[in-house]
Amino acid sequence: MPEDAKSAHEGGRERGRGAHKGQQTRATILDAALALASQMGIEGLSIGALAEVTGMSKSGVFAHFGSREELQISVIREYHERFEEEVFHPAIQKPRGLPRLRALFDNWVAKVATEIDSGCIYISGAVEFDDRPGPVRDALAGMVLLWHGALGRAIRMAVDLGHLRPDTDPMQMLFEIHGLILSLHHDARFLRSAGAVERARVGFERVVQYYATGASPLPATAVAPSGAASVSV
Amino acid sequence: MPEDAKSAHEGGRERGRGAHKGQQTRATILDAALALASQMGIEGLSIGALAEVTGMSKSGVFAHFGSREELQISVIREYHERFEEEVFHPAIQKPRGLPRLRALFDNWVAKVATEIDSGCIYISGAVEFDDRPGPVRDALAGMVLLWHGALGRAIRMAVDLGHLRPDTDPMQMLFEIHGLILSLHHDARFLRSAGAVERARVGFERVVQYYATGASPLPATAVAPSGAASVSV
DNA sequence: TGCAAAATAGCACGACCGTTCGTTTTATTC
DNA sequence: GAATAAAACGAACGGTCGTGCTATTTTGCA
Repeated sequence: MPEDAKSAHEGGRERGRGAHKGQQTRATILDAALALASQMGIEGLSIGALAEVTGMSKSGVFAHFGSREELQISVIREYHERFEEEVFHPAIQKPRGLPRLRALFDNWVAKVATEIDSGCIYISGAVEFDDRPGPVRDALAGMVLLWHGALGRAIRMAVDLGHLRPDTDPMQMLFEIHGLILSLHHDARFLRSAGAVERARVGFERVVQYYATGASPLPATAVAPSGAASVSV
Repeated sequence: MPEDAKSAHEGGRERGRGAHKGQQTRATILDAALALASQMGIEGLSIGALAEVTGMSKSGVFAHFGSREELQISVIREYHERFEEEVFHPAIQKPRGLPRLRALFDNWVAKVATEIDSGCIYISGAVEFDDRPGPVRDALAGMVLLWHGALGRAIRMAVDLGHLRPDTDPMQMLFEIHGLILSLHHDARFLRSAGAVERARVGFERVVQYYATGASPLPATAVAPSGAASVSV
């Protein structure tokens, strides 16, 4: 996390504390690249289209990255940073356990819901590169695994704190939660069906309720600390 | 059966009827196209690559479909037929209710598991075309909706037969089950993590158990007819 | 203000793409 | 067999792509 100051940059000007305005236009390009990749996929990134959008020449854009592959990896890294900023960081300062896990999920849903018209690079990238080995896939998988690790830790904390049943399998719960997000992305973005966000939330509450109070082997002993009672269908 | 010339590919379907051998090579091309699309995505289909694989000229391949788009749609239709044959038909002759729903899911999982090295066109296509309107997207969405409809009907039957709680929201349950499949596809194919198939199965049992015995608002009244007891974590 | 260095433009190359068209080979029918 | 229709080929076109080059402009600093 060396993390030189990358701010939101909305307006495109005034950013990048260092000298050399190259960093500035690089950020502008990256911004456009993220938008383009969200719509057309990482593999759909084209330097020509990027040049047209940013109003520069192809070679001008090209020079900032040295290769298309490096551009793709840069886009992935940039997305990762924004993902951390929008989803992870706000949630990590909630109390450990279920509240934090819930915040992580809520922010995640919110991000995917926001991206209905732009697309989540983690999800589309996973499909694009599931059969395409190489540096891009490795970078993408690395970011996803990082995120999975964070979620796994949050779940494990909730177990340790007694918010979830002690026999909870964190990876299994993660598998199911991730499925809800993927289903949300599929229904909202591909099928354009309404109410997918609510379905994801309902599904999460159902999962949490199960792993908290435990429906099957044990009678309900542990108690959910926050209001996880009503499912509200 | 004429069939002397080729039979290069293992399953040489004689779907084209004896007449006019064009249908026969068309089927051969389509077979290769399905394999290619499974690996590279529907958008990654290229007539040139297809010509090389089948050992014909580009224009020869092209003539069978008239356009790349028509080729893509043909591939989707072919995949749909195989999906029906492998997943839907074997399951539909199981007894209505939970057994049939379970068979649908099991066959679905089996197909996706088989496709770990080739990829599910429904899933990859959904991501590729979620932002690309047109005939290809429409064809794809049509097939997916057909499949969703079949699953929804199976769930509703299970509710009507008392295998699932009467207040079950079929679309919500479908949303969750679909999420398990998507998570399976993601973990097995992109992350190459082992045990994803088992996680999907465990997740399904958990979902069924929930909607059968019901954990939340009502006390458990309905009884699951088949053994859905142990979750085995 | 001047100058080196960084940033960007312009141009061309080779590869691949889908598509068209005229020709040639192969299959079917009389 | 010949006559006819279907199928496959081969070359070419216009297009976009990523990527090397070499100029030219712009920027930051002494």
